[in-house]
Amino acid sequence: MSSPKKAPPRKSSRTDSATGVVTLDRVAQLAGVSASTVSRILNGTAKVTDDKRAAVDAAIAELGFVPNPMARGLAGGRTLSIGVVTQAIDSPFYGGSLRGIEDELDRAGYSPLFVSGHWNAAEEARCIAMLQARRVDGIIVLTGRMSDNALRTCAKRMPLVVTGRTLKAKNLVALNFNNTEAARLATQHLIDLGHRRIAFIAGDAVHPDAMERQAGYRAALQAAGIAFNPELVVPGLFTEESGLTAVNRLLDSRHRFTAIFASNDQMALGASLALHRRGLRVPQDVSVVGFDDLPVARFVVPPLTTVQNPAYEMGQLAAGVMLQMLRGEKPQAEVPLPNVMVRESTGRCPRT
Amino acid sequence: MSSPKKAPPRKSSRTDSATGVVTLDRVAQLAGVSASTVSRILNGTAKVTDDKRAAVDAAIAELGFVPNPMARGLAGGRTLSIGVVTQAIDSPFYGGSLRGIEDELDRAGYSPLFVSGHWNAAEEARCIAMLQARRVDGIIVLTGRMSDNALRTCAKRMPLVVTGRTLKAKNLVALNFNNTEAARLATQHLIDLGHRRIAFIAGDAVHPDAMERQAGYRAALQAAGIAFNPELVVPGLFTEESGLTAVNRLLDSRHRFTAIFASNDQMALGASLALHRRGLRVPQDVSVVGFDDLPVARFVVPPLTTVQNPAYEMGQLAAGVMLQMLRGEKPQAEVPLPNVMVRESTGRCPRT
DNA sequence: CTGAAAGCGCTTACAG
DNA sequence: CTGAAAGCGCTTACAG
Repeated sequence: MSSPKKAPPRKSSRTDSATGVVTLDRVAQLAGVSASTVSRILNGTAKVTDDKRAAVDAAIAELGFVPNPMARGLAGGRTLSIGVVTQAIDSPFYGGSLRGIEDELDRAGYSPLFVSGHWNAAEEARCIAMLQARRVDGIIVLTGRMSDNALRTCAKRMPLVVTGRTLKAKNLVALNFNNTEAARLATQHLIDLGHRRIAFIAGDAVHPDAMERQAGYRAALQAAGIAFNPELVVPGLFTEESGLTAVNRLLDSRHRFTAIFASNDQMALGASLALHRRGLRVPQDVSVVGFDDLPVARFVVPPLTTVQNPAYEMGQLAAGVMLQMLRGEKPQAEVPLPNVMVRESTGRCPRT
Repeated sequence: MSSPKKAPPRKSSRTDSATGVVTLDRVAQLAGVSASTVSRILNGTAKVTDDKRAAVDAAIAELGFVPNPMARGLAGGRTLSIGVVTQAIDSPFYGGSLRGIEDELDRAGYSPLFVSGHWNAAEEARCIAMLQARRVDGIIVLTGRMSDNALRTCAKRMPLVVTGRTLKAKNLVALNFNNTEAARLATQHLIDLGHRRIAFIAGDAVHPDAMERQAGYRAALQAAGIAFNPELVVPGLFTEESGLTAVNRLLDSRHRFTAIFASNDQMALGASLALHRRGLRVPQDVSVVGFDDLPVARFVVPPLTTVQNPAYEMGQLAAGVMLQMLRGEKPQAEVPLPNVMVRESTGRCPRT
């Protein structure tokens, strides 16, 4: 017995069959089949006779076996997880989309991995690298600031769904809500109420959405034969604070207006507060319309007229399309149409 | 050569050194060291001579190597990820906590894994099972409805931090904001303004928070010698809608009151809207104070007086404590004190 | 239909 | 200080 022997297998403390961790091997032992068979049943990869299946199901139930996703991912190349690049995990607007994604993935047995890009292309790129390292099966990018090309490159490695863009590439589907049309409708609503001096609070210009919304505003004016007045357009940053500042500037400029269209609800709230502070009533003195239809819009005083941005549905749609791609199906999606929610912050133009 | 030979190693298509995936082995090869050494450098597990370290660093940079977290988790037992059980991924209140957790974990190289329990003990339990299957290094539970015992059991398997509870156990730290004191302060603010008929909109009774806030309300009344009037207490569900309904009931009951303390901001918004609908002005006719200080509270009309619930800080704190536990340090945390944010929804009691 | 075996990309005792 | 080897818990060709 002097011949060199292999070292005995390391006694793992974590997987000692005496301790808690239930592995697939233990299930196989208890059921009296091979690990391969258990794996096949778990994944529905091959036909298995009914009696073996029954034995395995019983063993799984008895042991309370839950497959280890990490081992699965490492071995099988699929992790059943989808990376989601959001901009801020606590954004009131994207919140709805996150829930839509979560709900849709959940019913297919996938889990979302949420990361925040903070509106910064470099950070988004880091997020994506991290998600790829975690071997997610696909990535959903909610708008963000990466270049279209960076996105295309990313799509070469795994399926990609991106919102807030128009963009075509293999392995990549872009879902874009029609911001221009939505903004046109919102403006048209004001025009229908007799308003002609309609101020516009723009969004942060680095976002394509912001430009699209401004285009919709101008399109509505033009169709109604109202001259575009650049003095009535003030910049904003999509925050409440910036909406407030914008209205103060507008008021200080002394250009007359009877209505305001803010590029998003948060700025519309700031705008309403600024009007209130200056003693102007909404909608008697000035009508206000927002964009997004945040959950809170229905409950502010007065309830905000706004155009619905179907965040939840877009999230669901993005996840659904991702699932289709993963199944090898040809992805197809119908983006919801814009819809103006008329509430109490808009009224007929005063002296018209 | 007729002796049985081992089958040749399977030619993996994914890891073929010609394809994209950069593994630790490739780094080791390029640097001319063993995989163990690369691993040690990555993890700082042992001393390595400077020249080897330099070679490895260079190889990592050249190849753009990113370690595979799944392999790491499987082999090493640590995943550098922390499960976070939130109730709704899009909750306006928990949003701040999620960001706090994210920020705090990020600087330590950990990633959060967010899952939603939807205020349902069974779903929370499923979330936790899933997180354990993913081998997270620890779990943070934001309030939720699991029993203290279920939580204690969970803490036996891995470090646990839970908010919104008072609870002691090994391997588990509970972080509780002083809801009672906060509610007392909010009510006291109203009393200081001369109000004596103060209505209270309760929160969902299944939440301990809700009961604590009610206790604080009563404590303030008692200290001021104001008799508690159960007619002025109406139930709510922590939603805007329920706040609205509550005020309608209050108004219909014809019991007089000059101020309302709502158990959270969302209900305070609904309450304000109900008052507005009935032609009552805030704060001239009725003062309103909320609880939470949601981001939007500063921007509604009129800006809402409320008591700050430091969601972001609590998130940071929870993550910080988790990190301490993971490092084997004795966890210690200082929960922020309540703070009333006086804004414009409260004013002196009318005819007092 | 089913099992044995190799491999996924790492970490970590073990033995210099 | 460093390498060879075994192992983490699965999946999947391969060979019946």
